[in-house]
Amino acid sequence: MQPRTHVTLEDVARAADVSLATASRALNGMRVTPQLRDRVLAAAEQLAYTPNAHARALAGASHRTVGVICHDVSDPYFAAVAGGVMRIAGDNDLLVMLASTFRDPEREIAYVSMLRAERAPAILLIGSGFEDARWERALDAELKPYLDGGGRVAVVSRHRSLKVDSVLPENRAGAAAMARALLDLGHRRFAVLAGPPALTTVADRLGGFRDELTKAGVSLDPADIMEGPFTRDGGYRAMTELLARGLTATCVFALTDVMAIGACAALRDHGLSVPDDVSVAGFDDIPIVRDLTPPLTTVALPLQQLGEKAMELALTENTGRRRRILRMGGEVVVRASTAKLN
Amino acid sequence: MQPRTHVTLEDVARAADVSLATASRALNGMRVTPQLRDRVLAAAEQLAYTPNAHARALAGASHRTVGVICHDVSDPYFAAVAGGVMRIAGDNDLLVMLASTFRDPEREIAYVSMLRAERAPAILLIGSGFEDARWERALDAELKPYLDGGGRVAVVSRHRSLKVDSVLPENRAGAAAMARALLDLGHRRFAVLAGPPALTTVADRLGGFRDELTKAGVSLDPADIMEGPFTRDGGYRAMTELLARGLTATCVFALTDVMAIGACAALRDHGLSVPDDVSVAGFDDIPIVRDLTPPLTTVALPLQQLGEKAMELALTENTGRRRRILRMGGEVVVRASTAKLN
DNA sequence: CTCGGCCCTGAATGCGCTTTCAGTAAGCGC
DNA sequence: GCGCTTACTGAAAGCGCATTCAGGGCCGAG
Repeated sequence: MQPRTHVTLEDVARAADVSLATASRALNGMRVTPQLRDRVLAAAEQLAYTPNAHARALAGASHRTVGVICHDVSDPYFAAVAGGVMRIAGDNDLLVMLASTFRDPEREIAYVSMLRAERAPAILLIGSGFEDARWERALDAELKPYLDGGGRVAVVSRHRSLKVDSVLPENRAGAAAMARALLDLGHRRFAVLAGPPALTTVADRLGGFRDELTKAGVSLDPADIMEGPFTRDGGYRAMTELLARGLTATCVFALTDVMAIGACAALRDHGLSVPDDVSVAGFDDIPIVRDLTPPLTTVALPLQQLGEKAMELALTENTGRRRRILRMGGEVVVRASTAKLN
Repeated sequence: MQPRTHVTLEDVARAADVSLATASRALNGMRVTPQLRDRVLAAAEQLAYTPNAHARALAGASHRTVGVICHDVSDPYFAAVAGGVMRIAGDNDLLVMLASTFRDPEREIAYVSMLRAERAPAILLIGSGFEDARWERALDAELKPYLDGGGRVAVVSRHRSLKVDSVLPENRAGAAAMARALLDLGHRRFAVLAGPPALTTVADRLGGFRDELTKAGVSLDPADIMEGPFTRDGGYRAMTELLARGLTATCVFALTDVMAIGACAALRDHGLSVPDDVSVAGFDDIPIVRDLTPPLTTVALPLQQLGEKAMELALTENTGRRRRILRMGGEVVVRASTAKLN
């Protein structure tokens, strides 16, 4: 009952009356006389022995705890991706150290450093990066020695200058497809709820959307593009602002579903109906949007798979000389939040 | 560039031309001649040195990685609670090892064991327990030596026979309050979407609801109680089954919001309107239900706070001799998914 | 019956770090 | 200028485990 005193392998060995080495071997399933093995196992069981993972890692056994860094676990997007990560981790008997940065670059770098200290065999970075390129460089500086030391890094939905394996959503193609779908519905006047333009996710989605519009001879007035944080409230406020300015668009494209949800709420609070008055479309296809009224038209991303694939990338050796890049998703799912323009 | 080779403290010491002990002290902010300290710090910086957390933990320095076990991070309920946990963890420079059990008892116990092996100073268990009491005992057996070894355990929404600090939602009182609210609306015939009755969460919510109904002279027909997993699809299927049997209730109480969402979808697919044809109420107040159409009437739980408080409990010494128990939430929030019965 | 060979066991080493413990140089008063 | 305290520094021990290296028992073969 004395605090911080743990049963050690030596205790087990003594209880089983064998040497430390034998006890270690018995517990690790190496060849040992069955009778001795049983004695050791019984002693371990009886003493409620748990090997010290630190000692084990220090002594050279590989460490089974990987690191995952995301912006915010409570965001449905990250929660879904994290779900996939967890599934693969669980299947491989891995523990996951999950860190939420809350979009604080400093914190993200600190977490990488901690994960490096933990000698995590792999680190996953989930989500778009920082608005400031200096932070990206600082992150690179932290990642570099980790990679050089044999660490594995994989990212989801995030461009990196370093050679790391990536799982990337089809942001540009998906947004373009959405543009076509909305044009097909007859819309010609659009508003976009965007995020910080420095994020590649924003640049790609916005770019893909705008370019496709341009191809069709439709232009996107900069005044119809509202920036805001990638949150429900960010969407709500951006939409409200757009409304205050006098909305001329017949269709609003939010760069993330979460923003779209906020936008719908703002429209509703403004007495407008979706899709009768305004069509709304999102991006990501987080699980809940199916159950909204009306269900949200969006660009589908296989969120759970994004996490699964990233974990798999991080777990398998990259034998090639180039970074592996998986592009996924991007199909438009038309639901009831968008209507034909009559 | 040789794999798995890390810069060690010894390398730093050599580079700074000081002893290992001095290097350690300089890095840990103990009193060292400024000049030496600078040399050490510079060398560390230059070599991109990261202390080995394992060696450090082994050598006695306290370890700053706590464990959190939940059923599924991608469930909005857990995601929200985890968000609170992460916030407090971040504020305390703690790394969180998050494990998803996917409701597999064996896996949960394995995770506790791994966390024990990691010598995590604290373990948080989030979510209702197992249906089978034998698993609960097995978990106790795993937890016991951890507690004896000085480990701290806190649970959220989960009764335990062991003396551990707890954050408990006001399940019984909340459900009772919901019953009153629904009775006040004029409803007399109810259906309940429940989960496995062995879970205390289910027993408390169902019990509180039923008892309050009984007080008002209203009885709950067992045939109107449908069990199902605590998931969206569980709610959908349970509701569908109820509908297939011929629904007589005017109001459906789902024991979790996630189930309520499924129920609403089933009703809609069945051509029924909420709340015009059937009122629906939930429990938990996960963030999204505010944005549903109609917004869901539910029993509010301060989900993020649940996580925050649990983390705080786990981080502070329990000086008293009794386990600390925090009861939170339980207020009914009436929204548009429930209507007055005319 | 004896010797070589094999397999299993136990003693000892080292992983990287923190932390005594002892030692040395500097600083002070007389 | 001498002896003593004070303040750092450096050597070394040890955290708990995996693992290497010898040593010893047992077997079969000669």
